[in-house]
Amino acid sequence: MDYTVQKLASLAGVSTRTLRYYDEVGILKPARINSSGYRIYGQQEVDRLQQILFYRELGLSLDHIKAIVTDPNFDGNKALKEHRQQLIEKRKQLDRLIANVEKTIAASEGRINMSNKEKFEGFKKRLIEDNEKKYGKEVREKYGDEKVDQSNAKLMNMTQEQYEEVTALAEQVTQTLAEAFKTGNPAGELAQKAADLHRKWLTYYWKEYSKEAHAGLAQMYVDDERFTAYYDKEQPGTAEFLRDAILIYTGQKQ
Amino acid sequence: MDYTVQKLASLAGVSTRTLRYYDEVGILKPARINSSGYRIYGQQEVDRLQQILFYRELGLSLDHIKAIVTDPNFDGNKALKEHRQQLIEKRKQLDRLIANVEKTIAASEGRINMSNKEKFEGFKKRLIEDNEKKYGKEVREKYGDEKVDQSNAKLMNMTQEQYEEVTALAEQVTQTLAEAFKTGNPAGELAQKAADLHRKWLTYYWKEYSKEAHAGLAQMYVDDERFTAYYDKEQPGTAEFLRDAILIYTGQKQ
DNA sequence: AATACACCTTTACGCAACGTCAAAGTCAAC
DNA sequence: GTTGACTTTGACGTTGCGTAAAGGTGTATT
Repeated sequence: MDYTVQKLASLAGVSTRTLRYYDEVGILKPARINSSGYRIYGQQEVDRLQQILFYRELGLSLDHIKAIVTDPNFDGNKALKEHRQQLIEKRKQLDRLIANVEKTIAASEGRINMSNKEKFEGFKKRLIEDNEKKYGKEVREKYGDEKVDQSNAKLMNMTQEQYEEVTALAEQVTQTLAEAFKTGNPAGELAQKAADLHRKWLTYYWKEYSKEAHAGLAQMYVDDERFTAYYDKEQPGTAEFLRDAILIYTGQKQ
Repeated sequence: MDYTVQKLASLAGVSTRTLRYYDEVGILKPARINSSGYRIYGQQEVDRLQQILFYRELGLSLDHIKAIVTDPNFDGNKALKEHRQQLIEKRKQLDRLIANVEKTIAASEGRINMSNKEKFEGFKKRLIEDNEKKYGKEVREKYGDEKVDQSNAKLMNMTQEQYEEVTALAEQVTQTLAEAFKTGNPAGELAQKAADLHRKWLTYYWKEYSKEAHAGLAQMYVDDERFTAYYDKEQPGTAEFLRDAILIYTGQKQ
């Protein structure tokens, strides 16, 4: 049985390039070359190619395979055992690599959290700065530096969870206040609920709560146009309504 | 801080060739090139190299690393997760490879066993051939073709273990017989033990045992000079002694 | 006999990430 | 001015082929 490159290639399921390469590196030379320079393979070469491909599937290098198939005295079994050892080493290396990658991913996700945290820290800082810029001077004047610093410090010490809570609380205050405003009664249930929420909200910023300070802040919402503008932006009169509600809540007013 | 290639290389623990290569592929370009054409790296480049080497240790390709370190919007975490998946695939592949190699080694060692088996088969065949050549005709004449064929067939069906047993048994027969011969008494304990061992040995070859056939074989040991020569090779008279012992054992003689 | 088409040949670049010369220029010190 | 350490670019080698390109061969059909 004579085979040309392509015949042998399709028989063995490899490319003709592979056969030419195997010829080039001397691992499988054709039985003979015909008058036109064509490579002609015989049965022996078929068998040998099978052997080569078998070892190739096991991941041995062509150099090793060459040694095995060309030298009949070569201990193929020993070579296989060495190869196995190498593969096992490789797997160990791979395991270490995977472990490192996993660690990095974990750390990276930690880093993402951290970057979120940093973002959060940034938010808080900006919040304080804004507050300071907007109301700082007046508030400081009215309630003293210590109280304001305490408030800021308390804010800075909030966890992200607390920060989310206080943000949600602020939202609740706004909504409850808007509904209460519709009733027109600052002594009513809704208005008092809004006042209570406002107190709760306040405790996130103030180290200690007092009815007097709460009432004072309420009055400031009306006195300071910036506060007024903030609370009145949906419904004019809301700031005044909130002050009344708080004054009632704190017992300053009937 | 300015670094030339070698300074940066030794700082980072890579070769200068690596730095030049990184420049060539655009993954790490020097901060500037001085008037002599020397690459000059700055702090930024040091940091970036650290990053590159970090990802390199995790086994990412330079292409991937390039994408990660050059594009700040690139999702490095996603790349790492994909990389991890690839590594896991690779490990699976390796596992399969190792399993195949192990199987091959096992089969190869099985092949050694098989070649032992083949050798063993060869031994048995030769044993039968020898027997046939040496004693076949007479035995066949005396006991009939069927019995001999049965004996041979039985021998061929022996496992290697059985073969070893029968060989050991033959050795015991010879030794016990030699000791019994010294007593000079074919009716004695040792001689009868030898006769019994001989029977046991015989059952490995004969499909069925009969005292008559046993006695007949014993007589043949004396009649046929080839048998006689075999048993008498250590001590002349042993074949005759064995016959007497067997005849007593089988009850043909007192 | 011309043509088409499948097949064959050699030559050679490309791949990944550098290692390893080689030839030639630069810098600092003696 | 010379040495020695350093730099540059250029180019080949590594593994196992894939993928052209350019050109010759075999065979069947027209």
